[in-house]
Amino acid sequence: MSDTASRPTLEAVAARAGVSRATVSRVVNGSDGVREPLAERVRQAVEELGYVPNQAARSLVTRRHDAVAVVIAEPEARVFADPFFALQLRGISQELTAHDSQLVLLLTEGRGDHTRVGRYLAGGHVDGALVFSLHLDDPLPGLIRRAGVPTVFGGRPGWSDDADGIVYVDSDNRGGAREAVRHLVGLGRTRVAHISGPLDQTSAADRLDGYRDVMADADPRLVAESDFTHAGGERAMRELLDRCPDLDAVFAANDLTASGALRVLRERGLRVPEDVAVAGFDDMLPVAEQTEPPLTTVRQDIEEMGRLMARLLLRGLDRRGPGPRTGGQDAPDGPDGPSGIVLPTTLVRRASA
Amino acid sequence: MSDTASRPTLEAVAARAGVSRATVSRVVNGSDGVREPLAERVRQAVEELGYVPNQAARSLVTRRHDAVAVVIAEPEARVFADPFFALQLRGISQELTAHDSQLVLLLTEGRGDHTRVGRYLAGGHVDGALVFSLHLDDPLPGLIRRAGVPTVFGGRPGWSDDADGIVYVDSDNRGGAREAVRHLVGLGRTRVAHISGPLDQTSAADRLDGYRDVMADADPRLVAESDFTHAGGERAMRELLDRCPDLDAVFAANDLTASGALRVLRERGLRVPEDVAVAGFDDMLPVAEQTEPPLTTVRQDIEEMGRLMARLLLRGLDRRGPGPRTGGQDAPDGPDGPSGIVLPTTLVRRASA
DNA sequence: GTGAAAGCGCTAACAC
DNA sequence: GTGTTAGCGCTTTCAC
Repeated sequence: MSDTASRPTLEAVAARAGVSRATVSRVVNGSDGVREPLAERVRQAVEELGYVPNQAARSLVTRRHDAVAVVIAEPEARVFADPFFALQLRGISQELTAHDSQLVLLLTEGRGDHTRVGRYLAGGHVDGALVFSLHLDDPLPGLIRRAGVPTVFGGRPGWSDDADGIVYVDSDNRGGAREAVRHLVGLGRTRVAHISGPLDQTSAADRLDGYRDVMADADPRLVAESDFTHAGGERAMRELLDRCPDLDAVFAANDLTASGALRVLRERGLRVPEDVAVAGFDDMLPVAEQTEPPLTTVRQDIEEMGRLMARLLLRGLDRRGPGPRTGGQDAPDGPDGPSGIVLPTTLVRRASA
Repeated sequence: MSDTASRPTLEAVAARAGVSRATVSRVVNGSDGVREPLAERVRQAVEELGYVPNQAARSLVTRRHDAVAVVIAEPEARVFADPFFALQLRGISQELTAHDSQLVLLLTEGRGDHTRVGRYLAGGHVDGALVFSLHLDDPLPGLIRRAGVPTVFGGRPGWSDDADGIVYVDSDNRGGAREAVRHLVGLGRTRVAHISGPLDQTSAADRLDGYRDVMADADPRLVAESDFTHAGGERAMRELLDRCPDLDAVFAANDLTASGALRVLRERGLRVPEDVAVAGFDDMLPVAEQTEPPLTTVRQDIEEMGRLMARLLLRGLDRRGPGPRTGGQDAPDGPDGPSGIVLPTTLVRRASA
């Protein structure tokens, strides 16, 4: 109802304030070196005209975008049943906001999408990328490397070759798993089973390793691979009970899986924790606190993981500054081998074990 | 490791192909009118150089951004416990992707963020916006209106004045609620309680209205306001049982709330559905299928809602085309009153009622 | 059909 | 300190 045409430009503000475009630009960008009486006049003109800088024009010259891509490469529906994803986004969003950066969300479903994402990243729309949920055979890392976009990975990437300069943030999956299994063993359990996640993801593989660290020579039939979902947890639990009716504890790779296991145990008339003790991983509150009984689980601070990833990326970006790509390793942290930050986990005891 | 400097420009491609920049631009943008031998040469040069257009430069002249903002204004943690949010994003993402548009996610936490979002939208970074989770007193609609950005709202907005040209997509909350309550009544229940959502959201208010449509002269103590969370559902259920120990059915405003109610009922030794029948709303599978017993609930197709919103917005954008703002109502659907699309709901019967 | 040239709105040297 | 100027990479008239 108000403006008839396009938004005011720097030029307009300059005219109104009776100064040059450069001066307005300086004031708007907070660069000091504009004397007070003038600066105030400019600020006023900006206010009166409702001036907002045109980001496209600015990006064109600065080569900065104040935007970061978040790539979630999860073809399975899993992401959408698990609050995991939302929590990470929240952490990331908080950090980016504090840094005046925008969050561009790239969700991929299936292989075709990868080239789209690759093209987008290569297109120089964003200053950096945060990438999640990689599977071992994922083509994305290659595309990203070629795109030359500074990137921080969520979770330890699964490939080892060509990993120089890769930066990632992960939870101590192995250590956390070890702690959970030790806790079960400490309860006097000897037939501890494990329902793993999809083993082409490092988080799942690492948790399995943690389990094995403690149960070194356990019956291999005590391990069932699953997929981090509730339904998958049910399936795996049935399998395990059929194979090993004498199991007395289960360590599930995440809380959703654990909740599936709980349901099957109840179905079969087994009491938790009396007959079978159960532990999960994540401490996803809406899941872990609401199972019957509430779940003993390994807490990881998902939101903090998100924040940390963003912080790491932004720090790297600030260091290298804008301007043309430097070529070579474009990880924000320099070319000295893969550098990962591993966040600690803590065991949360509830009624299930 | 490959490129030493910045990415190739149109100029570079033109040089390589031995044509002018204009011609390359035409080929790249699929505008016909370039003869075949030439066009092919250009395509080859593009390929060889790995040319990707610079979006900032393009936007500067076209005033299109091929990006849409998704604003989720939910200060409460609720969004992060409920898969709702993820599902909508997925629907939106699919549709935007198909339209070669990017998704810029704007999460707000608390009031301070609103001005940030307003500024961003006003900044002309995006072609349009999809806005969710508005509460009655939300300042965002005003900001958006002033920003003049084409917008589609998710859920019926709560204000009525100045609502011309507003476009929204909603579920048939009232009708769905009515159906659920009728179902409970059809089961022979006479003391049907309702746990509502926060009544400053139209979805909650509409579901309450639907309940009242059927239970016109029910005891007002059979209604408790809650907040769409599991914990809130527990609290409200306790309240209701204390007030009306003789209730024989509960219609909860969403599945999460219903799951809280179920837990309290179990706690109190009441059998579901024998003593108390329970119905929810949403049909959020990870919740509704995993409660004990599984939940009878009203299904709404969240993902489709997201897709529809995106489609509506993009259609509007295509119609009005790029270029400077037209002024006045900037809703994509013309200035003829608020136009809403209301999606149907369906009752899903499971064991709880 | 194709090329030349004029900006889109902004920042960053460089003068003054 | 402040203004002048030259582009950033692209699209788009307008000639040819």
